[in-house]
Amino acid sequence: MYELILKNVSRFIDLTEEETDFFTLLLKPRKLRKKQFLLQEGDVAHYQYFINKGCLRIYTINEKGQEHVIQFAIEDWWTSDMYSFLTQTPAKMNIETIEDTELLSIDYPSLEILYRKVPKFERFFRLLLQNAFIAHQRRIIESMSLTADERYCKFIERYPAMEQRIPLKFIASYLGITPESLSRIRSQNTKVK
Amino acid sequence: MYELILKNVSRFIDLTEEETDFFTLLLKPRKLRKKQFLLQEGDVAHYQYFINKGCLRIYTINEKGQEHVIQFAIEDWWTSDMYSFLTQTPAKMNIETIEDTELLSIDYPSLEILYRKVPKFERFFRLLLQNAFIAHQRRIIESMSLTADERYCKFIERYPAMEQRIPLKFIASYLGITPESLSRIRSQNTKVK
DNA sequence: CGTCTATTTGAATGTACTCAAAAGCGGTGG
DNA sequence: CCACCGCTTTTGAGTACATTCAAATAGACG
Repeated sequence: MYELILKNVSRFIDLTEEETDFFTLLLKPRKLRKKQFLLQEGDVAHYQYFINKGCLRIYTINEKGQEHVIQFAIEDWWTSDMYSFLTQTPAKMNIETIEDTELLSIDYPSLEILYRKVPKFERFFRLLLQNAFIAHQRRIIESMSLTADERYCKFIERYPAMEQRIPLKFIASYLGITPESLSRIRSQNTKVK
Repeated sequence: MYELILKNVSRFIDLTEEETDFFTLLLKPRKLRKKQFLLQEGDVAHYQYFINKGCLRIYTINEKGQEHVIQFAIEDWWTSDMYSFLTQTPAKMNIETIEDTELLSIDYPSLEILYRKVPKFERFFRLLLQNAFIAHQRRIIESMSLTADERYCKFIERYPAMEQRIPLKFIASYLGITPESLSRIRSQNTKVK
């Protein structure tokens, strides 16, 4: 159960056996079926989630009622409404499963305890925030400088594992285009090959 | 010289007189004329900058040679290539003055010293990163759900002090449109009133 | 005053959108 | 296991918005 998350953490920090045990004891497993909510707009994000298995999307709904996918998350990814979690204020994001999903979660107070006991984790979670920041910055630049077609190609190149599993309408939402446009882009691209 | 920055810091953390002195001693003032670079792509961002006076833009240049303004910064703002600074790796951003500018800067080693001596500053700079993260997230959502016209209106509503001082071509770049389009949007809007 | 850059305006083009309808697919109940 | 229903994806036609390229005007700076 902890194999994947420990491998994930070890990419950034090294843990002793004792630290590993302390960490895993703070984690709570959770299972969700397809199309269930992990977080809904207005709730405070109490947890950071690590995905052992499955697939989710994080999205907001704007004043016009449109959904916008901010991010997908699959195995070996962390997710949460970062802002809501860090500030412990009501979320503007919704997190919903796309497949049956198995998670490990750590709540805010447990994370504080973890930081005090194993300060290396401060570094680890700061790096998560940094990476999220960079990903956002890259997305801003790409949304301005690339066409929808180019954005789609980059997406499947960057996240090949996702393309198969995520309904096209969600990918379209992530790319900032309509499902119809994505459909046309895809048929154009297969013709060319 | 330190009035503005201390007021800025005090919005998030309270400092004793001693801590204030320690902090200000680490700051180096710097003056730049219009159209000078504070940071260029490829250099490592050694500093966080606080702007006492003036105006700057942070931008990237993509493979196609297009400039994209990521952010503007004026008095009472902090700026840097956040990623380059945090990871101490070469920057992808350029930072260039739009007006004659007066800054206070703190370098990476000094910040480490500051963290050790006055740990409250860890909180302060984490909040800076958080706010930058949020600003980016909001921009992604708005770039997907708003028209160019709406984005421009939000911009002048959110940063009224900037509109007067920043050449339109830079604002267009920030909004992700061409200068011609922005010109048309503006003439449309004044007609309506 | 002249030069260089920024901004505006015009015309033609292109990309993605909306609305509508058909086709495809998956899950559920008989 | 199959038939049906609802949702997703595709396709089509017409439209809107922003772009490109070109040229004119306005403004800033030495």
